[in-house]
Amino acid sequence: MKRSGFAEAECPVARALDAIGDVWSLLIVRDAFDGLRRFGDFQKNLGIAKGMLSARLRRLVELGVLEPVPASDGSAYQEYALTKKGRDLFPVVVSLRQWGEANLYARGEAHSDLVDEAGLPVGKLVLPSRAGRPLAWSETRVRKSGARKR
Amino acid sequence: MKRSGFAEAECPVARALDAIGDVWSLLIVRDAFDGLRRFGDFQKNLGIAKGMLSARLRRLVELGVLEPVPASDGSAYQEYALTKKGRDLFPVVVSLRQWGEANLYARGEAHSDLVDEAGLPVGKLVLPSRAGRPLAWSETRVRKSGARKR
DNA sequence: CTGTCTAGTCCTATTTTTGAACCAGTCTGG
DNA sequence: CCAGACTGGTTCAAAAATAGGACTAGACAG
Repeated sequence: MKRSGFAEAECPVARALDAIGDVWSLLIVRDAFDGLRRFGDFQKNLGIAKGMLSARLRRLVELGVLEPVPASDGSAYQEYALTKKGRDLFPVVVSLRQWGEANLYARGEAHSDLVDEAGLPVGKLVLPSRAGRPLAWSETRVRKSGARKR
Repeated sequence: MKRSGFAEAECPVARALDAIGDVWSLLIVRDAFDGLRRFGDFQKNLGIAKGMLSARLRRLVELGVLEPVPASDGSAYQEYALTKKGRDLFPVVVSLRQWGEANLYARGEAHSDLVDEAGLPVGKLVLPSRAGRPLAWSETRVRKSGARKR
């Protein structure tokens, strides 16, 4: 009866982690944002065991994060493309990136950078209030289970 | 030689995941944002095995995400408080929350909500350009390893 | 003091992940 | 059009991580 997890949790953080909260899944998604689409590319780039990759891709497809599409180069092979749900993970990957940049590198140590089309580094993620004012952690709280909608 | 991971990766996403990219660590951090501070509270709330929790807390303290502090109620026990580095994970937790909310619940299904001090739901995380304009995924790219910053 | 609570450690059984070998279709060069 | 290489997997054994329960030392309350 596989009682692994948090798939039914009321907390969206727990549910999200249950779905994609493992290193390989998130690295696959990161690579997908970088334009990788094929089994072999993911495997080569990540150095992941093929069985793991196979299982993870299957899971991500089941979840609707990736979808299998015919190869863009006309060959008979298949590619994996991000769906809307997958593209929605962009802030997750960016937040990890920004935390890593800010907290895990020695001064001057080399790391890749996220830049805009002009090549300028992007700013930090901002959490706006309904009114558009940036909110700090201490100005927020979690309200338990409101289902008032409908 | 513990070749576990990505601790030396050039990509900040990989490094971040190596540090805190597992379900328990992130749930502990989420609970810490919710105000939990004691071993027993985490253990009760998460249902995590005590050995696991012990190991995870030790790791998070080593990493500088949490720090042990004397109990706030004057007892001889110890508490775990978020450091600056830990509070910096706020966008990571929020991005997971928002993705989960938007993609993992059926219409009308109950879930907790992140609200501001007035009780209003917060907006979505925004990635601004240097100039302050919100950027979509497709308007960004990753530039490999720039260390030019002295 | 005694019993209970907190915050762990330690051990075993189970599950997950790794890594290597294997295999069936696809493509490519000659 | 055939041989060999490449792609995208599957399978299996061994190694590593995790779960869960028993146990314990110090704190605290009565």
